[in-house]
Amino acid sequence: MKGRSTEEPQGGLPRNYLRASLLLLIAETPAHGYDLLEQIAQLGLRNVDPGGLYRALRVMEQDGLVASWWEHSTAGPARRSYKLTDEGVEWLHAWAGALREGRRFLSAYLTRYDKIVEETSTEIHVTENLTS
Amino acid sequence: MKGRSTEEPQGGLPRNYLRASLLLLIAETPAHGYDLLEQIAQLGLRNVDPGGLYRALRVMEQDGLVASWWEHSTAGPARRSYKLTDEGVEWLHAWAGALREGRRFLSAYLTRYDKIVEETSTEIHVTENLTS
DNA sequence: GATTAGTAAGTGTAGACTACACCTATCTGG
DNA sequence: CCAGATAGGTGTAGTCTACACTTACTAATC
Repeated sequence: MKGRSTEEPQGGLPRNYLRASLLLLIAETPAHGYDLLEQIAQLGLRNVDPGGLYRALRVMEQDGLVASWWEHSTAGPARRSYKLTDEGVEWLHAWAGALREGRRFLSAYLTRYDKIVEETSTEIHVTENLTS
Repeated sequence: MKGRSTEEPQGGLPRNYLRASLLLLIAETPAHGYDLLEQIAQLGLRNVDPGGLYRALRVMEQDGLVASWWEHSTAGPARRSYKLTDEGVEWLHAWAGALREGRRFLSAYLTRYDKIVEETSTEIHVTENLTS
């Protein structure tokens, strides 16, 4: 096996899950990157890559989905905070639609998967042969 | 906006959805590519790229997840049929786990999304185009 | 017997995302 | 003074996808 193995790291997540997650969190409350890095675990995401997160934010800004400003606040290093733009809101709605589709797909898939698991586990387990 | 737009083609689907779908269908019944191409719509997938499908099958074979043989059968062109290997079965189970995680993520996400939509829609602020 | 449509299986390639490794700067507490 | 937390970032290889395109055999029609 080269490269792809039986393991599944974050395999079941949809494309752009980072983007979508960040946009949702920012929609709830404007925030800065490090903050989002901690909040994002609430959505069930473990071991989120900080670099990827910051990068995603910058690209989202380039795409006009969020707007940022620096906060040289009370204590600690300066932070770049983000809020949604109108376009960002649109994107959020559009993707929520896509994600709903995605969930529908997953449910269809898993229902069907469960069915064959059930069936094959009641069999006396034959299935082998034809070798080659 | 460059490249990425508000549109969401198959955006909500998990990575490897093609691979996963094919493996499930083959697990149900061994089949050839063209057949799978037609069956796959049952899972809610529209406009599946035939090239991608055939390619996925070959790569899956290289990865040892499926085994193929030619059928120079009754009528029409020869067809290459596929069945799962033991490793393919493992992969299917492992990936089903990942997809279940994925669904959990989507549900968490959508619940949270729906909450903010509800909140912001009770404000005067119209916000039409909910969820599509 | 030539042409078209349907069945079947592919290749080439650019662009997008992810994952992992790595780097910089500021501030606080011991 | 310096370790660790806070904060933000770059480089890059590998992987997937989407779209466009090609080949071949068979059956029916003109």
